[in-house]
Parts: sequence; C-alpha cells; structure tokens
Amino acid sequence: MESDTGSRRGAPRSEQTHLAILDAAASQFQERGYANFTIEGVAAQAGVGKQTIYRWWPTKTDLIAECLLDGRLFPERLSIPNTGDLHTDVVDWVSQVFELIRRPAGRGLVTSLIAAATANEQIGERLRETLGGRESVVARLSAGVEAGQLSPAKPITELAEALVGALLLKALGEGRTESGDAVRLVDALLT
Amino acid sequence: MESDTGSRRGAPRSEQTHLAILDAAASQFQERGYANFTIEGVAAQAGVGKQTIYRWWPTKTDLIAECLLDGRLFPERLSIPNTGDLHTDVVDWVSQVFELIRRPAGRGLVTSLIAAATANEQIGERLRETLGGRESVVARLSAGVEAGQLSPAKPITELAEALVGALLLKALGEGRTESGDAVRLVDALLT
Amino acid sequence: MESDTGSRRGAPRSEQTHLAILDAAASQFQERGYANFTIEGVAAQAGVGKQTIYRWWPTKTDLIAECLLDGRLFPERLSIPNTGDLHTDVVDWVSQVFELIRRPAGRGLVTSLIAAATANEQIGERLRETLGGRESVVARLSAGVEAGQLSPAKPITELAEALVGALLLKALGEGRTESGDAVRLVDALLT
Amino acid sequence: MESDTGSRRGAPRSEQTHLAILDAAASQFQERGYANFTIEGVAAQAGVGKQTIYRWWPTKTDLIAECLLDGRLFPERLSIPNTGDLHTDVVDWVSQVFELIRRPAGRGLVTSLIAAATANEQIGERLRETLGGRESVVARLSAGVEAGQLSPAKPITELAEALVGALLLKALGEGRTESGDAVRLVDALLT
DNA sequence: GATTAAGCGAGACGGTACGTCTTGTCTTTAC
DNA sequence: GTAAAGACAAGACGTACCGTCTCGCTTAATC
Repeated sequence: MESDTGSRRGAPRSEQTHLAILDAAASQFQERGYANFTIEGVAAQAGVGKQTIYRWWPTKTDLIAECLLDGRLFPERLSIPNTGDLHTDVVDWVSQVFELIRRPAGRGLVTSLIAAATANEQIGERLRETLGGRESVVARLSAGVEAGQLSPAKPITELAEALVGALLLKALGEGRTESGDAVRLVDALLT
Repeated sequence: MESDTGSRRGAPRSEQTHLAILDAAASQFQERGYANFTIEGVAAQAGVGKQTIYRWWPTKTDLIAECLLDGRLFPERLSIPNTGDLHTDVVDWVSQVFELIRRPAGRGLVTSLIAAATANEQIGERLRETLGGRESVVARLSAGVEAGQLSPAKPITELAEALVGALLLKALGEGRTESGDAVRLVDALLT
Repeated sequence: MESDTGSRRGAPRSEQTHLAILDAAASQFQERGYANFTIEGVAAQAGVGKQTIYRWWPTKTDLIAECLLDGRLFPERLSIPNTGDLHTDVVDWVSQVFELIRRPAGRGLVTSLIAAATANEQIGERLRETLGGRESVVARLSAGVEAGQLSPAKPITELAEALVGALLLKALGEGRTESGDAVRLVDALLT
Repeated sequence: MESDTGSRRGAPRSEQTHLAILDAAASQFQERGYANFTIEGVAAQAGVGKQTIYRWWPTKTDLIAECLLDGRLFPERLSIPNTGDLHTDVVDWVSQVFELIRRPAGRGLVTSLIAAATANEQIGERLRETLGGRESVVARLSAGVEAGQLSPAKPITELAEALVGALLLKALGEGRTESGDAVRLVDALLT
C-alpha cells in the first residue's frame, strides 16, 4: 500500500543523517539526562543543522520517543527469565531492577525516562512496555497461570502494572532497597 | 554565649514574604505545571525580588518540595474512606483517583508532581506519602487486617506501594480508564 | 584568494538589524548618558534579542565605539571655521564648544563620551579626532602656519592636543565659563 | 591609637569608623578601579554596615571625592620640582606623568579618576588641582614668570589647564608615549 | 542537459529564563 | 543610641537554548 511510492521530486531523506541524529540523541540522553538534553547539543554532536532535527521531529520528546522505540535507551535489556518457577523468576527480575536503581547512574536513567514520559503521553504508554517491562512481565505471568502457579482469577494486566508501578515509585525515591524487599514485593502481589 | 538561637544580628526572615512566595509558587505550579514553572514568574506574582527566592531555596525543586510538604499542591485532598468494608473503600478511593486522572487538568497536576520528583529525590520520597497517598492507604490496610478482611501475612507497605505505583503509571499514560478497571486492580492486589 | 570571505555557510548578518541596533544605541546614549546606558534598553528599543547584540559587540563600549566612528553621537558637528584669520577662527570655535559645555545636556553628552573613553582605550583614541576634534584643529593650525600666522617651530599636534585637553577638562567641571576665557585660552597657546 | 578619651566633644568611635571607611574606599578604588568599586565591598572591608556609609555619603562619588580631597588616592604624590630652570622642571614633571601613564596600573588609576569625575562635577573640579596638579603647576609657572623665564603676558591658569588637559587626553588613549613627546609638549606651551 | 523541488550544514535572529550581582532602603539586635 | 548584620524589591548583567528563518550547497526526479 505504498501510498506515495517515494516519487517525490527533491532529495530523499538521508538515512545516514537520520541515524546520526538518533545515535547522538541517545548518547546525550544517557550522558546528560532528560533535564539537560538539548536539541542544540544533539545537533552539534551529530554534526547536523538544527532545522534538520525540527524537520522530522516536532518536539524533543518525539525524538526521545523514537530512541526509546528503537531500544537505543536500554543498552542492557532487562529481560525476565523463565526457569519454570514463577515466584523465583519474578523475584530474580525485581532484584535485578533494584540493582539497577541502586546505582545513581541507573536511577538517573530511569528518572530521565519518567521525566520524558511526564512530557509526552506516548512515551508514558511506551514506557510501560519497554521499561522492564509490562509486555514481558505479562507474558511470564500468563505462563505461570498455565503452569498452575498463579490463580486464573487474578487479573494479569493489573498485576503487571502494579509490579512495574512499584518499581517506578522506588526509582523516584532515593533508591534505597534492603535485602528482602524483592521477596516481600512479590509475595504481596503473587500470593 | 547566645550562639545562634534566633539571636542573629540583622533583620529576621520576613514570614510575610515567605508565605507570599509559597502561595505564588503553588499557584504557578497549578496553573502552568512543572515544565513552565519559572522562578521569575513566582517572583513577579509574589511581588518579590528573585534574590529573595534564591536566598532561601537553592533550586526550584526545593521550593516545590516545601509547597508539597505544606500541602499547598493538593487543595482537594483525596482521602481514603473507612466504612468498615475494606474492599469497597479501596475501590472507591481508586475510582476517585481515576476520576482525577481522566481530566487533563488533574492528570497534568499529577504528571507535574512526578516531573518534580524526577528532579529531586526528596520530592519523590514525599510524593509516596502525599500523593494520595501511602500513609493513609497503609493505615486503611492495617485497619483491614485488624478487622480480619486482609491476611496478616500480606506485607502492607509493599501492597500500598504497588497500588500507588499502578495509579501513577496510569497517570503517565493517556489516562484512559474503563469501568471495571478499579475493581480489577483492587482484586489483583487484595485477594 | 576567495578562501572563505564570500563563502560563509550560514545566514548572513542582517544589515537592517545592524543599523537598528546602532540607531537605538546612539539614541539611548544621548537620552540617558553613559551611566544609564543598558544593553537591555538598546535591545528593547531596537526590537532585537540581547544575544544579537552580544554576538557582534563583546562589550557595551564596543557598541558605543562603533556609534562614535559612524558619527552617530554628534548630530551637530562642531567644525572649525577658516576665514583666513587663525586667531579669530580658533576663538570662535572654542567659544562654540564653551557654549555646548555650558548647557547641562551638552556637558552631559561630553562627559558621557569621556566616561566611555575611560572604559575603552579605542574610544579614547577616537575621541581626540571626533570630539571636536583634533584632526580638524590640526588642519586649521597647519593652514595658519602656511599663512604665516603661526610659527613653523610650534609642534602642531601637541598644540591641538593641549587645546582639546583644556576643553575636556573644562567639561569635567561645572562648565562655568566667563567671557574672555576663550580668548585667554587661545592667547595662552597661540602667541 | 587614641582609643577612647571620653572627655572630648565628638564621638571617638564614630571617627574611627569614618576613617576605616575612607581607608577601605581608597584601597578598593586603587585595587579594583572605579568601574568595579562597590559600596558593599567598601563596607565589607571596613567592617561596617552599608547604612553607615549611606548615612554620611549620599552617593559613591561623594565618598570617592572625600578620598580624593584627603589625598588618599595618590600615595605617591607627583610634585613638580623647582631647580630654577622652568623649562627643564616642567619637562621632568611631564616625563614623570608619562611614565605613570605608560604602566597599565598607573593609567588605570588615572582613568578611574576621570571616570569618577564624569559622574560628579565636584570631583572634576578637584581633579584639576589634585591630578598632578594645577595648583602646583600654576605655582611653578608663576615662579617662572618672576624669574623672567616666562612672559608675564601669558595667562598662567589657562596654560596650566592646557598642560594638564593634554596629559589627561594622553591617559585616555593607549598611553603610548615616545621620547621627545614631553619636550615637544612643553615647547608647544611655554615658548 | 536544464529545471526544479527537497534535504542539508551552518548559523543569524527575536525571545525567555536562568542564576548572579549591585543598589539603596528597611529592620532587628548587640554593644 | 549608634551601628553591625543582613533581609528585601528592583532590575541589569552575560549565558544557554528555544524554535524560526535565511543562505548556498547537494541530490534526485521531471521536463
């Protein structure tokens, strides 16, 4: 259904430039965080005119959203394991996220993502899936239901959302977590 | 040897000015949101020099934090009811929050608070208590345990945090809620 | 050699803006004097962003210097006459300057120029020529030497400088001049 | 140091403060120049409240004027010698001033004085006497007239003013002087 | 081939807000 | 009773970015 078959008159969009901007944006976001992220900084690092960025992304959150969708903001993807034991798997994953949040750099990355979400609802929507994220958690919980380790009566989507929400709230604070926190959180939700 | 107990030499801090600034700050925060909140705007509305603000609050998030602590950012406090029926009470409260989040104005207030929290960990910490908030939710859940409506085995703090986190995550998105969402969420956590 | 002169890449400097700034600067200087001359005032009157001024003139004295060079600060140029009689011509001119200095407005203009000169050596250098100024005085004195009305032994540049300096010193005071002052000053120097 | 002889009329403590302010003002003026001279800096260095300064001197130029009158701004007084040979004496003195003006520090002091004069006519008036200064120059020239080294027909005041004015004009520029300048200037005026 | 429309780099522009500095007044407390 | 210490309103300073707008290139598709 290629609506306009690329048969426009002028020069086509440069894919090289496109990627240079995304790379620079992701790099700036990780180095400086959302608060100090500037279009001028991205343009400078990408070796690009500002107008080239504004031509394709109306706001800076749109640019960040594309980076997020491309998976450029999570170099190390936190995936939830599946060893067959639901409770252990979820505890392991939560512990991993706690570990990320404990380090200022990791916490900074998460709070920057949340900050971006507060400025752009689409990022907010995507964050639930990508953060850790909902999709995989929902999948893991579903598998747990099928394996008889979780009651079919439990609303899985809400459970996943509550889990991710709890982590997010932790990240907004000082990130202090004690041993046992992960277990307690999972107990609260999955028992 | 009156070391420093209020016996400093110069003029003391003007309480009138202090309050004028807090009032203006809260007003600006509610009207314009965190993103468009400016120190200059607060100074102008309060009829105050900028330096007077910078003297007492090093950053704008410190100013916002004090407003939050003073309860100036929640004119209409969302308190959790206690009719004796835990499940119904929590569902009612969650519905109330959903109602707030559905309206752009209410959602804007919440996302502004989250944005402020991403810039200042103290605000993050306080947000859990004040947002709706944890303290009261924890209290209500405790009462439920005593009334035999909730298993004593459940870790209450984690439960409350998951509940608030889920609401917060909702607010970051487009705020769409369907009837039944509140019930499902409470079922997921309290059953 | 067209290496980079004409082939600069970005948008060229707007001559319209350039002139608007110079006009506004001259106007502000004349109206408010050096002490109350502000970049913000110039920017506002010119309808221009402050950064546009700072881009081209690093300090406010550089801006004033350019106005001076453009002759924007002396709407009514005080030129020294040449009727053939050196002594009378110089006395007339000195009287004219005394007249200017007697009025607070005129004296304010001159002291403002001197104030600018104290902040910027280039302005100081230019002031000697432009004030009234040295160049024309030197020329008139030279003509006097050729006409045999002034000894060729006299160092003309120094004579002119002493003359202008005396006027300047007068302007720094209260500007009181009595009839006969002009004649006495010229007698002191040209006899 | 005259600590407290309670039996005299005035308030001894007040005089101490008065002097501390003048000392601090002179010190600040010499160290930082007129442009960076601040009342707060003087108050801090003198260990005095700002109001104490404002009480006695309505503007900062009044404070500077008093320092000038007290001779606090010229630690090394440039006095004009009297060896009996007028021409040589004046040349020596002019050379001394040129020497002062050649060094940026010395030139800065002079331009600061001129700047103060542009802001306060009384300072301007006093500057003529104090700068180098007129009084002594006039006295030396008068002695020269009596010694028959200068024509009685020459208006001495105007001559002195032209001389000081020429030096002042030199100080406003880049301060470059060549050998012979002093002689040429004196020749221009005294021959 | 010539024309023409777009992409692109560079960067000037009118603005807003920043956080700092200084001014001159006002207000307590200490000596 | 005089001042020190210092809070305060006002507003200019110079900087950083914003988002828009030329410029003079470089590409392609259309004529």
